[in-house]
Formats: sequence, C-alpha cells, structure tokens
Amino acid sequence: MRYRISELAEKCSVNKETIRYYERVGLLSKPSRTNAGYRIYPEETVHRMQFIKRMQDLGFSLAEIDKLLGVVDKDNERCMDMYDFLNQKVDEVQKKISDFKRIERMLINLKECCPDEKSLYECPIIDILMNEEKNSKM
Amino acid sequence: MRYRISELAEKCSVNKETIRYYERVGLLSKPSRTNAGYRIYPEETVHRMQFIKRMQDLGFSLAEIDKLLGVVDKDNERCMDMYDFLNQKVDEVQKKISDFKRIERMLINLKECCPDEKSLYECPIIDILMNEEKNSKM
DNA sequence: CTTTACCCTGTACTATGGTACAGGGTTTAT
DNA sequence: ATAAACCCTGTACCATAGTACAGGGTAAAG
Repeated sequence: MRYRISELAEKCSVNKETIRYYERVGLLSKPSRTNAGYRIYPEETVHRMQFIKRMQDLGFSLAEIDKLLGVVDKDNERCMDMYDFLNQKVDEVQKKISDFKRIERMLINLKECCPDEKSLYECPIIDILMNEEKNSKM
Repeated sequence: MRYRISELAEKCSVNKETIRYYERVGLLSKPSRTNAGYRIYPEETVHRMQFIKRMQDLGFSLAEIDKLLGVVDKDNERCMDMYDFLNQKVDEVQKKISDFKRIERMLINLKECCPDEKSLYECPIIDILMNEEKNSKM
C-alpha cells in the first residue's frame, strides 16, 4: 500500500502539515514523488509515524525520538554514544513509572473525595499529598 | 522559614523568572511583600513548587496542574467537574504506565545490542519494534 | 473542458513554557 | 557612604512543536 500525504495523515491521525514538518526537521526522510512532485509514502512510514506519536505521547522530544530512529535508519552519527543515551533514558523511564504509580494513587484518592461524582469541595488527602512532597527527596 | 524569591528559586532548582512567571499565570498566588515590595514566600510554596515540578516532569501541562491545585486552594471554579477530569487523568496515567513499561523493555533490549557499550551499529530487535507498532492498535 | 479536490513551496503565525534584559529602587558588607 | 548584590516592573525574546495561509500547479469526476 502506498499513500499520498493526506492519506498518510488520515491513517496516522495527524495533520498533513505535521508530516511535511517532520520531513523538514529530518524525522521522516524525503519520500519518493510522482511525476508531478506529489509525495508518495510506503506502509513503513505509517509504522514510523505511529512510533513517533507513541514516544511523543510519553514525553520524548522530537530530538530524542530522532536519536532513537538513528537505530532504525542504521545511521552511524545518531548511533554514537547510544549506550549512554539508552542508559539515561532507561533511568528516566523507570523513575517516571514509579512517579506515575504514585500519581495514579493520588488521583484515585482524590476521585473518592468527589461527593456527587461531579465536583470536589474538600479533600483531607490533599494535605497528605503536600506532605508527601515535603518528605520526599527530589 | 520564609524565603526571598532567589532563595525559593535556589531551593526549588528553578529560575527566579519562572517563579514570577508562575505568579503571572496564576499557579502561585500573589505572595506577601516587604515594605520595599520584595516577595516573601512561606515554606508551603516550596512544596507547591515541588508538586508542580513533579507533575510537569510527568508531562502534565501547567493548565492541568493548575486545575489539580484548585483542590489544594479549595477553589470552587477549578473544582467544577473535577470527577470527570480525574477519571480522564487516571485513564491517561494508566495507559502511560503500560506504555512506559513497553518502552522500558525496548530500551533495555536496544542497550544489549550495543557491542562495546558505546554505540550501536545493528540491532535485529528494532525490526521487532516496528512490527510491534504495526500490530498494536493505537 | 471545467470545476472541485488535491498537491506543491514558502513564509508567517500560534501556543506553551519559559528566559533575558533594561531601567530603576533597596540592602548589606566594607 | 558607596559598591555589590539583591529586588521590582515591563517588555522582548527564545525553543519546541506545530498550524495556517498565499499563490500556483495537477488530477479526476461530471
């Protein structure tokens, strides 16, 4: 399956302009073109876009994603010091997982304080939260 | 303990300008002032700043953090529809936790492909990755 | 064969989250 | 009593990650 830019955009739930933007900044390589100069993308680009979106959703910057894609592209330059980069990212990810678990508990606790399942007028738990912040080392 | 702006900034590892910026956008309430107009912060603001930083690190926007702080501030307006907001955030957080776990495995796998603990020249796992992307529903 | 729906490039604009002065007053250490 | 180190407001600027035209060419459906 080959895609025109708007088909790719649709399939990946992004804006066409975003695809052109990613090309400009180097996240997507220059695609082949029709005679008239229309961009044509292979199926692979769909997966690449989905990978980018997923990583971005998790808070990775486009620069970090680009670095990781250096592996996919077997690009020597971007693969330099990949080990250290990966180590750092693994640490960050592990910290985030544990922070997210704390936040999950906090949100669930807060939720249980909403009296009519609508708003929230008072919550004794929030003081505990702030105290937790106080006692945890950043 | 009461803090001047630069003491607070130091203690929270942020820029003074950031503190003033947070005040401007309403994340921090207007602090008390000395006769000369210098801002003076109570200990509480340190915890509030740490909470903001932690949430921001996890990818929450300042607007979302502000919404959550509505609970701390017992602010009726921001507490409106808090239940739905919390429900949505809990879902998002749970999705992120599971995504992060996948990414963690991916990063560790990639790391093991770095031959000399420096760079990374080839990794058969990356194809698996892209295939994983292919077969997973977003 | 023309209208509508695409596509192109290039440039400008947007939102978010800050950061950096400029110009001027205050506090503190010497 | 004066320099260094701090504070103030206001405005301008920055990076990131897009988004929105303008002006002009192409493709396909009626």
